Amino acid sequence: MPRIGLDLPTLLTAAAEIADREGFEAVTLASLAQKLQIRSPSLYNHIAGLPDLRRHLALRGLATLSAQLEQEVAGCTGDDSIRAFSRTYVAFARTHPGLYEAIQRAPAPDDELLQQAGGRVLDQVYRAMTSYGLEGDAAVHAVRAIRSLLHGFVTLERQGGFGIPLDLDVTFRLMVDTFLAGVKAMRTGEG
Amino acid sequence: MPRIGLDLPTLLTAAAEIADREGFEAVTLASLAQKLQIRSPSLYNHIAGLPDLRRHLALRGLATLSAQLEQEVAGCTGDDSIRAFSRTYVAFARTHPGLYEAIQRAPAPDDELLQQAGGRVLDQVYRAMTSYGLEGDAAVHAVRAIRSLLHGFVTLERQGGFGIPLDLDVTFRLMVDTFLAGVKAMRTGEG
DNA sequence: ATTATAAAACTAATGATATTAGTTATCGAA
DNA sequence: TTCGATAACTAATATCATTAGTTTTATAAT
Repeated sequence: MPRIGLDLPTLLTAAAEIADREGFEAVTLASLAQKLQIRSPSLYNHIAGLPDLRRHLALRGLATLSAQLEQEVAGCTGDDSIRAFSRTYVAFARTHPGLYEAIQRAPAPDDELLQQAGGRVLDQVYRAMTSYGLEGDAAVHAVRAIRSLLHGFVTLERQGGFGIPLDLDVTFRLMVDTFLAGVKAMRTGEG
Repeated sequence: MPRIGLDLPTLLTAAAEIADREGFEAVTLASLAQKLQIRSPSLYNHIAGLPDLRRHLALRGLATLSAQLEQEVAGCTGDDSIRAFSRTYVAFARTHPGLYEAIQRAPAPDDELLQQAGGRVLDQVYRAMTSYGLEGDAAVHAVRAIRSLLHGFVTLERQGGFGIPLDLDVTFRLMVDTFLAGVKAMRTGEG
């Protein structure tokens, strides 16, 4: 019975690798145990079960994402802050599709830590939006819109929803610019 | 061994009910069999297995959605056709969350029927976009953008991703209008 | 009306999964 | 050196999906 010296971070790294390579659904206690060369009940020494494992993956995903946002968006202002946020967000989802899905599948209510981690990402969007000149309800609506746009794009792209062979990066840039142009138009229209 | 007289449409209606009430994942052969008062192996007389059942749900979802779009968008022109499309799309996703998820989860490539059914929905967006005055690559980009926007909104809304208590219908209308304003701005900017 | 066939339901059995209970051995600290 | 926490284990159970093989019921053909 050789003790393998497994700890939670190592376990999560392995799980994240499965998720990003084979998809979120491929992360099972069986597949993870096999990858780690242990029997699946042994996993319960580190996690409480499959739901708990998925929660940990979501937390790791949110931490990674907000760290990258922090790094890339800092220092940008105006349009650039929205563009930088969008670029980083999509890049994360493309690089870590499994972790990205883990974030989406995590049931946030009731979960203090998960709420906080999600909040840190949201704060980044709000900051970008404020630096862009939007406040109050307008900012809330705008944040919802950009989140919808980015999440929808990322999801459709990954599931192959965009069949036509026309460069997706072009679509993406155009899409964000259209959003920015729309916000400007709406703002001058109201002011 | 009383023959229950089950047929595929009835089976699918029951499955769709489970999906829309308890979520896509709650549709298992076990839960469906229980609802239909038969043993789960008996389901194989009507479907080829769980993947096939899910595929049928996706087909039913796409048929329902495109029928509703057909009805609601017909006759609209310009901004209104985009607005009507968006409204109908979101209404469908809200009324049939399970079917909506079935559509998203269906792996389309290789599947002739599924491709066609999806194509019918896509055609509606293109028609709306053309009636809006966009053609060629611009139309493709615009279709991708509106799809991203709507799918993202619908998904985030259903998973409770919009925490703040600010009317989501307002966000939705504003979001679509912002998109329209953006497209106009980009168009005049280029022309 | 009788019979033959197709198929709709069944039981039984298999393999994968998560999970729990209980066991053993190992590491680290007293 | 010993003791206790714990990381790994085995064994067992419950829930799935799925396959094989059986029975019975409609329905169509004679």
